Amino acid sequence: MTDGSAGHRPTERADLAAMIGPLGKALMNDELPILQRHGLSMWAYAVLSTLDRTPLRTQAALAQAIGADKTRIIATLDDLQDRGLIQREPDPEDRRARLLGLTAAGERLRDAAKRDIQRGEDENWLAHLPDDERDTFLRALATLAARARPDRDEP
Amino acid sequence: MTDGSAGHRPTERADLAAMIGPLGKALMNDELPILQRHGLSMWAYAVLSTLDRTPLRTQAALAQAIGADKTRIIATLDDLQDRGLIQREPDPEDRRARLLGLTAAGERLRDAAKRDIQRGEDENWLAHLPDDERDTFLRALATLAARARPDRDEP
DNA sequence: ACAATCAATAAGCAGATGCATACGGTAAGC
DNA sequence: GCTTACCGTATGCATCTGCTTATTGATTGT
Repeated sequence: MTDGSAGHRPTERADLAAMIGPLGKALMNDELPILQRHGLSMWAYAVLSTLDRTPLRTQAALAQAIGADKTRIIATLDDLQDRGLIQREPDPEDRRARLLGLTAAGERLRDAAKRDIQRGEDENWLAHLPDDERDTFLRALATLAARARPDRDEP
Repeated sequence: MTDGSAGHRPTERADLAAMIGPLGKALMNDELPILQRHGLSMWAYAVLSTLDRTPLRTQAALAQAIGADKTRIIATLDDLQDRGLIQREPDPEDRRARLLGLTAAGERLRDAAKRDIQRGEDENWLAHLPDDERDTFLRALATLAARARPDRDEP
């Protein structure tokens, strides 16, 4: 009686973290060369994605939204601004803060990068799910991801 | 007309990586205190989980299975061996390699940790999915995770 | 006006990670 | 026997991450 039939049944499923962790790493590895082709770092792409069309009022809010340290995204923002991809000007109503938003060029680049990334994800990953699982998987994943956003405290 | 109704529709869904990455991080953060309570690091737990009951013949194979550098798991293996949680002896048929396996104590500790971890995952994450999405999500996730395992080259 | 507060920025530190090199012990081919 | 290749191990390096402290300019409350 080693195990596996009638024991204490230690494992019905693998740990979520044990599945999602490596999966995330693999997705990042797929994504990296695509982003490089567009001249973007992972953080830069996270900034462009978050700054979608809704401008943020402070850099600290942006940093928190992408789960980064606020002192670490400054160089990324400098670069994006120098390249004309983001707007970043002092808020006239509170000149301590910097209003952040995408420029038209930033939006174009973001859309192009996102299109390439999602095409890769579709082909390399989602295409290997049965048709009747794909939508449910994406819906459930979106639910859990919303719960994981660093800007809320688990209700 | 800001966005969202009739534009070029740049985003039907969020990037998989953008959802799975932060979700993995959140899961790790939940897991860390549980592992600490059992006296295990993340790598140590990965070792115990992988060494389940199927012994491996080389440390390099173990390192690859958990996606770690083979030179970096040595300290972890030393510690686990000192604590009597794993078996690690030279293969009599090829004394370069070390046969790796769990001891009974290692198996007990692994089961206890896994039980606590999965209970936390059930309560904090899976319980917030609709009943009819949960199983499908887990099945699809397992499919993708199997595809992400570092020991295979995408077929 | 003055003190306390806040945002952005700069700088530093401990730890982890990926990557590369080097060395001793072991095995296998010739 | 000798060369070559492989495993475990030790070590170093460049980078990234989370975290902390300090400075400067701007705002707010009293």
